[in-house]
Parts: sequence; C-alpha cells; structure tokens
Amino acid sequence: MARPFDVAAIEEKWQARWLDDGTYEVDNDDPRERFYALCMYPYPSGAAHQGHIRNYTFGDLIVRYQTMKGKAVLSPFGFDSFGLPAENAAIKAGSHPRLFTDARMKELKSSVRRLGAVYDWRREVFSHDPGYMKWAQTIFLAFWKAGLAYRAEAPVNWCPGCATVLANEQVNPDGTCDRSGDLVERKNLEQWFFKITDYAEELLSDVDALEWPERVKTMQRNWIGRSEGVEFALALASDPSRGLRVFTTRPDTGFGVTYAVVAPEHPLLDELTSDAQRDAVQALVERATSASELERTSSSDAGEGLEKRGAFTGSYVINPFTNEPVPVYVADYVLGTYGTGAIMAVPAEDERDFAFARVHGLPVVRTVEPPADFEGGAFSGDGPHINSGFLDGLDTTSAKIKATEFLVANAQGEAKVNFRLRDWLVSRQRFWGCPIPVVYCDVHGIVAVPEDQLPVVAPDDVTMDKSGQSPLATHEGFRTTTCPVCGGPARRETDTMDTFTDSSWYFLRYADPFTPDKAFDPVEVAKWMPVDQYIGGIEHAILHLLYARFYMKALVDVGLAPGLPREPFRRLFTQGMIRLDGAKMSKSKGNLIAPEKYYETVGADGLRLFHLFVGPPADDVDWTSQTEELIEGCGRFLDRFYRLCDEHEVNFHDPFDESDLAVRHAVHRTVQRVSDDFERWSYNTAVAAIMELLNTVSKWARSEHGADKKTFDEAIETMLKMLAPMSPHIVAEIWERRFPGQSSVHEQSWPVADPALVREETVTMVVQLNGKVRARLEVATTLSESDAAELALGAPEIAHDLVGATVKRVVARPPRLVNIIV
RNA sequence: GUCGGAGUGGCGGAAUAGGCAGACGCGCCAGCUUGAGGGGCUGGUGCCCUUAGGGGCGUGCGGGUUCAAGUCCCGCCUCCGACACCA
Repeated sequence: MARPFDVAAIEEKWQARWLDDGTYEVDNDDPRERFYALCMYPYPSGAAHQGHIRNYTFGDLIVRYQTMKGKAVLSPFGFDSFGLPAENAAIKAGSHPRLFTDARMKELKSSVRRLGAVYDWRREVFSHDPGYMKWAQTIFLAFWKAGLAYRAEAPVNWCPGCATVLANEQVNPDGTCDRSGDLVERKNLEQWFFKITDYAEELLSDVDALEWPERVKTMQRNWIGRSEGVEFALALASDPSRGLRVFTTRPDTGFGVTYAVVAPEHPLLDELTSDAQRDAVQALVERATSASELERTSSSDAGEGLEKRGAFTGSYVINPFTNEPVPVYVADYVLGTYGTGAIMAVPAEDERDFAFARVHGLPVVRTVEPPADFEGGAFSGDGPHINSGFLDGLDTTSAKIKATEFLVANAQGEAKVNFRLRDWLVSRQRFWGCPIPVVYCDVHGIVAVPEDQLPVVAPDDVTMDKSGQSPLATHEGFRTTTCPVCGGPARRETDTMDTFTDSSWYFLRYADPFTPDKAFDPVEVAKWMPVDQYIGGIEHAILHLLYARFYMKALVDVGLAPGLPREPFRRLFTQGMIRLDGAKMSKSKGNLIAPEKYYETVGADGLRLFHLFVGPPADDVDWTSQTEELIEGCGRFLDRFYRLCDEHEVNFHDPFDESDLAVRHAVHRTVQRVSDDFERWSYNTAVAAIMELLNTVSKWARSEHGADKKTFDEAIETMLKMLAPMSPHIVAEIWERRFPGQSSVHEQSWPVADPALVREETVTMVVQLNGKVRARLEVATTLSESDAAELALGAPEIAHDLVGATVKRVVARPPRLVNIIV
C-alpha cells in the first residue's frame, strides 16, 4: 500500500525523541495529581507478539491519556527475568541462563519501543539484578523472622520433567504440570513455605472492595474456599476416651451419620485397621497414594460419577447423636490435606457419601425431608428435619445452631472455619532463581545470612541437569560455608525461591527504585500506591494476584511497608487473549504472529489502532485471514486523516454558517463520546466515534460549499488530541507541522466538550403506529408531551393511516418517540 | 455437576436509563477516477416476497410482562472460561 507519508521514518523520529527527552519520566515529588499505570511484570520471552502488543497498547493509551488529563503518571517497565525457560534453554545449549535472559530482555525492550510505548526507564527493575535480589532476600528473611516463612516436611507436588516441586497452583486439575505437562508425583520433602493461610480471611474479605472484574474476584474467592462448620470427635468404640476428629459443614444432619471415612494418609489409619482388614486397607492405600491425581479422578468428568473406592477398617466409632456405633472406612474420596482428613458420612444428604454407601451397601437414613417431588439420592437442600431427635421439625439454619451447641457440649466440638487455601510452597530445586538466604549450622540450626552479606548470588560455574536435586547443591564452593553465629562449619540452602515471589513486590520497587539502603522507602512509595490501573492477562487471575496481595499485607505487618495500603491493585483490567486457530497465541505454543510486517505497512500507529478497534478490550481476539484486512483498514483511516490535514482537497468559505455550526456540534459531541468511552474501557467505540467524525468533517470540508477555516482547524486540532493516545507518532508529526515551535500534542490538555455544543437543538422524532415506525419528524429537543402528540397525529403519513381508525392511546416520549395505538 | 461470561448481518462488532436493531469497520456489488488497478472517490449492502409502490420477518429456542423487549421475568439449548470428591 502506498502511504502518503514515510511511516518508518516518522515513527523512529518520535520514538527517539520520547526516549531522549525523557518525556515520560516522572519524579516522586511531582506536584500534579498522581496516577500509577502498570502492565504486569513480563517474563522476557523475546520479541513481542500480538498478545504483548495488545497489552502494551492499552497500557500506553492510559499513560498518554492520563498525562493529557494533567496527571503525573508513573509508567515503569521491567522483567520477571528468573524462571525455567531460560534454565532449560541453557541446559540444552550448555550455556548460562543469564545470556539468554539478557538477550531476550533486550529484544522485548526494543519491541515496546518500536510500538511507541513510553516508560520511565530510569525505574527499570529485573529479578536477576543483584540489586533486586538483595531486597527479595531481605523480605524473605523478614517474613521468616516474623514467623511467616517456615520449613516443614510435607507431601509435595514433584514434577519429574521439571525436576522440581511445584506449588498447588502450578498443578493442573488433571494432575499434570502446568509447564511441562508431565504427571506430577507426590513426594515427602523438607520445603520452605509462606504462611499465606494466616491471611486467608483477610484475602477473602478484601476482595469485595476491589474494582476488579467480577470473574477474577469469583476465582479468588473460590480458590480461598472458606467454609464454616464444626470440628468434633467421633469417639472410638474400642476406647471412648479417644476420638477421631472430623469436620463438617452440616452438623444438623448428624443423626444421619451411618459411617465415617478417613483419608488414606490419615495418621490413625494404621491403628484403626484390624488384622482381618489389613490386606484390604493396604491395597486401597497403595492404590490411592501411588495413583496420580489423574488416575484418581479420570474415571468421569462429573464428581458424582467418580468411582467410590474404599475399604472397611474393621473399627467403629460412636455417632454422638444416636450413640450407635458406625463403621470406619478408608476411602480415596476423602482428602488427607483438607480439614482433619476424616469425615462423618451422611449418605442421605451428601451425594458423595450416597454414592459410596450404595457401592458398599451402607444404610441411608434421611434426616431432612425432601420435597414431595424430589427424585434422586442425596438431598442437600433445606427442609424440615426428621429422624433427628431434638432437631426434628427445625430448618437447616436453626438445626445447625442447635447441633453445634450439642457437639460443643458433648463431643469436644468447636465451631471452625476451614479454608481450601494451603500455605504457599516457595522452594524450588532450580538454579535460575533467587537463592533462599539461609545457612544450616549443626549447632544453631537455621541461621539467616547477615544483611551485609546479601545478596546471596549463585556462582556461574554450576552444572545444571535434571538429576532431581538443586543444581546449587552440586557446587561445593557454594554449599560449604560457615555459620554466621559461631563460625563453625555450615551449609547453605541450595533451593531458590519461586519466581512468583519476584512478581509479588516489584511494583513497590518501581515506585522508589533509587533508595540504596532498603527495598523501598515507604514514604516515597506511599506517593504512588496503590496502583491505579493494573493491566494483564486473565491467566494470572489466581496465582500472581493472590500472591501479590499476600505480600502487600505481610510487608505491612512485618514493618517493611508502614502506612502503605494493604491492597496493591485498586483497579484491575484483564484483557482478552489473542487466539490463532482456537489456541491461545503464545511463544510456548509456537503460534505467534510477529508485528514486524505490520510495522512496514500500517506502522505501529495502525497496528495499535487495530488492537483498539477490533472489539471490546476484555474479549478474546480471533486472528483470522480477515484480520489482515482489518489492519489495512486502520492504516487507511490514518491515511485519510493525514490527507485531510494536508488541506489539499479542502475548500474554505468565509461567513460562518449553519453547516459549520453542525460540524462544531459533531466535534464536541465526539469529544464527549470519546472521553466517556475512555473512562469505561470502550476503546473500540471511541475509535468508531472518531472515524465517524472524520467522515463528517471530510465530507463537509471537501464539498463545494466548503468549510469555515476556524471550524476546520478546531476539528483537526481536536481529532489530533483525541488520537494522540491511540496512534501517537503520526499525530505528533502532523501536530508539529501545524504548530511549528510549539509543544507537542502529547503535552496538550485532553479536550473538554462545550456542553452548549454537545446539546442538540433539534432531533429526529420517530412516530410509531402500533409500535411500527411510520414517520420521522425533525423537532425541537424542548418539545412538550402534548405538542409531540399533536405533531405526530398531524403528520401526513400518520393522518393518512388514521383515516377510519380510532386512536385508543397516544404514548408521547418527546423528543425521541411517539407511539400511537389504534 | 457448581459458579461465572456469552449467543445480534457474509465477518469483527454497536445499541451507556425499556424507546428508530445493525453505529463504525471488514468484505461484497455498482459507478466515477478512465493506461490498467491490490490506489482514491461516490453510492448501495440484515433476510424473504413484490414489476413497482410497498409488504412481511428478524438479536440462540419457547413462553411472559409492557403502548414498546437485543435489553426485564420464567423455562430450555449451545458455546467459552474457572472450579471440580474441599465434607
């Protein structure tokens, strides 16, 4: 396509200027109102693809728009530069992950520059910078000293492919590794954890006030998974002084407990198992613990269809409500990691228990009366209680209260809240991450590396392979050290931290990257936090966002962030992803569409406009053959705009007349629309509004009748300003030619609509006959109801249709519509 | 299965408070620009019937409320996403 201007030259010129002039650098003591705009910390995977382009287009639009609105906008950039891909690539090439990472950071950096996205590069942060690691480790130690980090042996998710443990959040529902897709195994290992569960309640309740997409909030709530109930003891029939502790949310159904179940991992299982049942129990346990999660859950895609495998232990416990003994089973449908790892089973009111009872021939006793037309097994709804002694006749809510009181008094019960959320496993047996800064001394145990020795940095000459242990553990020089307390022999921790720790506080360092003696100065950071607009992909709805929220609260509590808000991200926007042939576009899938070819044709300006115009920002974009043509169309729009600004085909007339006034109206109405659309993330309609205005102005100015020069200039000037955050290069170029020597369009104020010009004097009123449009009248906006009705009835088309008919009713809604019912 | 979100022309999508369905763009058609056009400009373009004027239908499906429903209510269907034995 022949463009009327040199795209590449213009874009390069302005990109260089924004960078050289430090146009978007901002100081912490800036007196203007502040705005913190942030795109999620990117993993440096190389040159940007369309997903990045889309993300940074939105981010840059906000930065430029808020700047024009007169705010001091913090727009930082950096890299989540630790992580597996670089390490795996290094193993493959026999190289060092830093080489890959540095090269890819450079690529991504040049990509965002090529897009015309602007940042305060003085604030750049990246995870493998020793200057950043030092504070990452300081924070770790602060958490440890505050009891928020601890070491424990735990059954962990072990990925054989990645040769490391994974957080629960990194294991797919089908039991495979989120990264490699390998089946995850269970292993018992000593690991570091963060006590995120201490914050479960606050993490849950604070979700309500966040201006986040509802579905992200829902996902967070579900992940935390709060449930209220009672924990109590089922007395062992063999020794009633001892009990099997269980958790239930339905104490009201206690009279219906016909058996109990313990998880295969339950500590009391061995004791509960009788000799006669030992073989059966053993078989069940072996199958359950060796089976991967996949095998355990793959028999069906619906919970109720799952095979209910279990075995009788040979023991009985006493139902405290009935005082009857009930059998204890071991079954893999009870999880060792939730609640107490044991349950009371109520087959009549719980589907899973019902399914199990059916398979194993256990009795079902209804304690809640189901509706008359109820068909099916378990009824988990509300209803009057039956077969329930002192609970008979009560509804679920009152029965729960009474049953809880009973259990507290008679079965060592206590009301309890359980969470699905587990503590965050943060150690990784990998090389390319931030080392955990502790030392193990035979005398003093776990000892923190003293602050003046931070950061602990991994040596370069480490062998990385997939042997299954931490690469750092194989490096004697690193591993062997002395105890900071006694000077005796000690060994270093050789695990590194989960990279999600790096992305949990980077936004604080951005706000104050200059402080040399601490992670950040809370006074400086308070000037920017919380982030006003956070932008990123929906894939981080749980992991990153939950961890960062936890960090923020924990940092305040351990004293590193006094006075800072406990929630880091006030507003969140999750953009849709780009799909190619139905699959998400990503480097790992290898289905990328590189932006370069579009830079050559429509330029960064055209590509940005496309991403804004293609549809609602939150929606996914399907990249199809038609997409190319859409992008061309966006380029053509910019061409048309450029040519109009040239004024070659424009005619001018002198006295200002009605046609000019109409254009002024259109200009101001468009300003109104675009401003509103910007505020509500409706960029596609904002672009449409400007396209419409260009069509109007173009037709008017190139007509024989011509345009008033002042009105024309106002229209062009206003369009330039409105397009500035969208397609910043060409707009800056045109502005400079029209206003040589003046400050850039990007330093102008965002246009404000004149209310008098937004208001219309006349409008088209629709006249309907029985709801069908029969006439259109041009009327004054101030038209009264009675005048509207009169006008409508008098309209020639209507009068004709009304001959011989009786008007039953006239609904007048001036000035838009009148509906005549006959 | 549960919880979210969505379903509108050939396509991406618009309709912000119940009031003209289809803005804007892509594609397509016609005309002009006439050396041709992958450029530019002008006009047309939901579907069906009709020679015309005009008429009918139309926002996943079926009901309902209303003068008026893409929008509100009830019941379904389909697709996408999250969770998925969490007691």
